[in-house]
Amino acid sequence: MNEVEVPKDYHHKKEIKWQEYWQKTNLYHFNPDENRPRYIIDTPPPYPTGSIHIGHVLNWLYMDLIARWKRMNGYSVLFPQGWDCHGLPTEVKVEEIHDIKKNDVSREEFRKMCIELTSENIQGMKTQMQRMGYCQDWSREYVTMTPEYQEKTQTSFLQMYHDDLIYRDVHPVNWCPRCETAIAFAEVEYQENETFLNYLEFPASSEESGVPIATTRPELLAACVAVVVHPDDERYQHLAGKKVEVPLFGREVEIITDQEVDPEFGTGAVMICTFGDKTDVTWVNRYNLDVIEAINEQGIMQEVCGKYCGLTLDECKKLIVEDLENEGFLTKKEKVDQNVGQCWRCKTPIEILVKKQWFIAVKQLNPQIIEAAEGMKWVPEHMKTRLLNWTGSMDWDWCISRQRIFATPIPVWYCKSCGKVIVPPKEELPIDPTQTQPSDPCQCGSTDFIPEVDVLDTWMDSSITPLVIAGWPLPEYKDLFPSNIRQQGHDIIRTWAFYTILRSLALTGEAPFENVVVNGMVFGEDGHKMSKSRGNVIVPEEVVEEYGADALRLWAANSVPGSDVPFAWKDVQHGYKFLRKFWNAFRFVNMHLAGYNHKNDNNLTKNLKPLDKWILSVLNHLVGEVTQAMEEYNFAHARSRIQSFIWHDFCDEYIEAVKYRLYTEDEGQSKQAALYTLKTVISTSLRLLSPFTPHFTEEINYYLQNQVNTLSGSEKTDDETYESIHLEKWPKVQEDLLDESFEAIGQMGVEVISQLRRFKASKKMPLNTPLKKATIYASSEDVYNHLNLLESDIKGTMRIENVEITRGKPDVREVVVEVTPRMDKIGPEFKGQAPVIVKYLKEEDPAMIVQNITENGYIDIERSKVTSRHITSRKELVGSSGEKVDLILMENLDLVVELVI
RNA sequence: GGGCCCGUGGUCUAGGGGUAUGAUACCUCCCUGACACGGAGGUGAUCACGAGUUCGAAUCUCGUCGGGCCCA
Repeated sequence: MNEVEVPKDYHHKKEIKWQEYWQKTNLYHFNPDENRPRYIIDTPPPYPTGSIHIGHVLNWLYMDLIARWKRMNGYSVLFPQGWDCHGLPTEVKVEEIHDIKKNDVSREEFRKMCIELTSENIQGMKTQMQRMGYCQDWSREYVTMTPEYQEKTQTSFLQMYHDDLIYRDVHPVNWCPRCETAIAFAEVEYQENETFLNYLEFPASSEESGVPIATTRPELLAACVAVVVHPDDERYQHLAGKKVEVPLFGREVEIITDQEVDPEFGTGAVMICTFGDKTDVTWVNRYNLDVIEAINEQGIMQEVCGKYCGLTLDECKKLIVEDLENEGFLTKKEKVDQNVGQCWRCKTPIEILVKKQWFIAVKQLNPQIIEAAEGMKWVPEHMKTRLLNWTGSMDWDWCISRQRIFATPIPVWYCKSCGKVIVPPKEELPIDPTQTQPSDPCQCGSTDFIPEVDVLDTWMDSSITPLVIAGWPLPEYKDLFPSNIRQQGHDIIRTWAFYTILRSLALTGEAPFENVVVNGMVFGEDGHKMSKSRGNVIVPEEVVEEYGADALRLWAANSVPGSDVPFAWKDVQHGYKFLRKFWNAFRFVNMHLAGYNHKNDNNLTKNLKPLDKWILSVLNHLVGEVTQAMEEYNFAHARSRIQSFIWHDFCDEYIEAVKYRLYTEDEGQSKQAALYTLKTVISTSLRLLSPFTPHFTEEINYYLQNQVNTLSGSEKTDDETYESIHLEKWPKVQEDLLDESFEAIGQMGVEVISQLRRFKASKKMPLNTPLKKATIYASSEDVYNHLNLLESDIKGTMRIENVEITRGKPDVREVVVEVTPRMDKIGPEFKGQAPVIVKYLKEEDPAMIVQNITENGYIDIERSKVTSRHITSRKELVGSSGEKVDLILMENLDLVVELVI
């Protein structure tokens, strides 16, 4: 890329070239041996669906900004990337692609198909991420489906098992009686239909009266374990704690109370069964009720159902209803609408069965989790509350076993003769118990084992990422642990944050990260969360193709953690326009830089002109402000401040005002100072912008370096000698360039010039029209002195042949046309009198008010002394005398410009 | 139903006790020696609604309505 001439237009297609360059030069490689402070990002591993979405773009941009910014601040940054491979969607997709069901082929074969698909998907998403310019160190990529990763997951399982934090217990699962398999909530489809609500009379078991209950599932009567009513229900509250009899079965059950009962539905009394629906599960857990298994895996009634044993659910329901009717327990039947969960594939209504499952003892660790969460910095802070509230409302432990295939196997066998749980020594990991046998016989002497066929919840893989990236379980992991930061969307705080903190505490005793930055959701142009089902999805490639990754990054950067971000094409366009603006400004500067003598760099500072000092001071304030914004993760503020500085202060004001110094025959110090300033502003703001638009800034930096090298007689820049802007230091505030007084003076110059520009515009003159003469009348000495410093800038920029600056006022009359009360002064001073004063100031003649104040120093309003401090006024000029001149009044500076066209 | 958050010109947004920031869209003007893919100017908001605290509320408090995410 040996081009020297800067192209007229910025081409975002060049982004790819820089991406290749970064990969080729290993620019983002993390070297753990380096003797610099470390900064470690626990990058969330996405699920390899095959393509990243705009939500990823936002989330990863935050990480990328921080990674780049920290690098520029001298940190050795570890920004890894992993993939959370296991899960149901992939299994479903594989079945779709190969037109099979997972049980049609061997587990091994099915797993292979999943791995194959996942690998392809990862490749695609990796390419997309690199196309966005994200600066992960890809040499540290991790993939949860690999044996190496599964070894870590299984190691963590074993460790927690040995620490008694993992146990096996019964737990309800969704079950399809036809497929004879457990299914996930995601596989449950809900179908509206009509059924009968049966009103049953539960007789009293002792002296008290019975209770009428209403149920849609009388077939589960055999599994009834309690009756529940609302605590405030006056009909039943006196019955709480009493017993009633289950009709037909004659068992006694207790009447309990719970807020979740809807007193309006049915009779307001509900029977709790094992398990009619999800609420039953909640109640059984909450009140520690008995579990009665009434149906088996094929949906056949069990022995506890007495005479109904052996019937199907439907047959049982029919017969029970008949019997209830005959025995007089059934008082009423009414039609109700019902939402039935059914198997998404075969449409059979699902049942909730009780199965043996593996659990993590969450409740035991909760106090530590709360303490760890409190010790972290959350951005925004209120996201912590979400996690804490969740922690406080846990109803049961975390069930980590899944009845699936594509996941990390649970490394467990059961002894066939004594039932003992056998786990392998950790040296043998990773294992798949369905493929291998324990190396030693069971303590009971048996060598016959049953493998655990359940696999681990995907969160068991992805909740140890801060450990994995640090190298755990090798002891050296402590060097890179805990992570400094974790970022993720607010939709899954209750999973990732909770699980990761929990696992880290369980495995190491330490919290996994110090800072948590939570990003919002991305909404589509219709104002709703982007989702396929809504059809409002914009794919990143589409945007990148049209405007480039940097423009999309600028869109994403215009946001702050925690807030949702609407996508809008016009915002992306706006970012693109800004880059084009900067490009053109750079071209302009670059053109002139050919005449710059770099040896001057050091002695120029004392020859700087007022506007140079102004822009350099503003630039350094900007550096401070942007740095602070980055520290606060206020990316939107950082971006908008950089942008408005470059666009308005630099391009619109400064460049316009120094052109006359550049387009001159005189190669003297004024021109050199302007060039020095232009160069400094460009190179400093490039660095500020580089985390946001890494490609664009690299491109400009390349040409700039080329220019500088050419001028200093060095070799021209090529790939070998080019020094990436991303290896440069973040700018520091140069205190010696901060100058409040020149900021004010420059501001005055800018104001006077724009006022004159506006004047020309109002006269419909082209901007370069020369003016014959301008006389500027300044009332105050300060303004007068400052104007003298700015004289040549005003004259040169506005093309005025003759500029004269004088003290005093021109021969015109000023009339006060409006008085505005200053509430911030009047309020605190006059308190209750304020409304009266405000009313007076607004209604009375402005000229009279100001005249009074001018003559007496104050005006008396209802015995309050109101002075010039309490008002602002607007004046107009009237009755210009004699000569044909135009007058401009600039009130805040108290000056008047008299113009001869 | 519960927890947390949010309602500011047509749209998006800053601010968070002193009469509202910026962008976009729209309208008008100007082809100025980097950029018309640019520049200058203008129209447009009783800050969701109601009550309270206060001299003063978009801002604080309470309530109502609407929206978001998660959970039931």
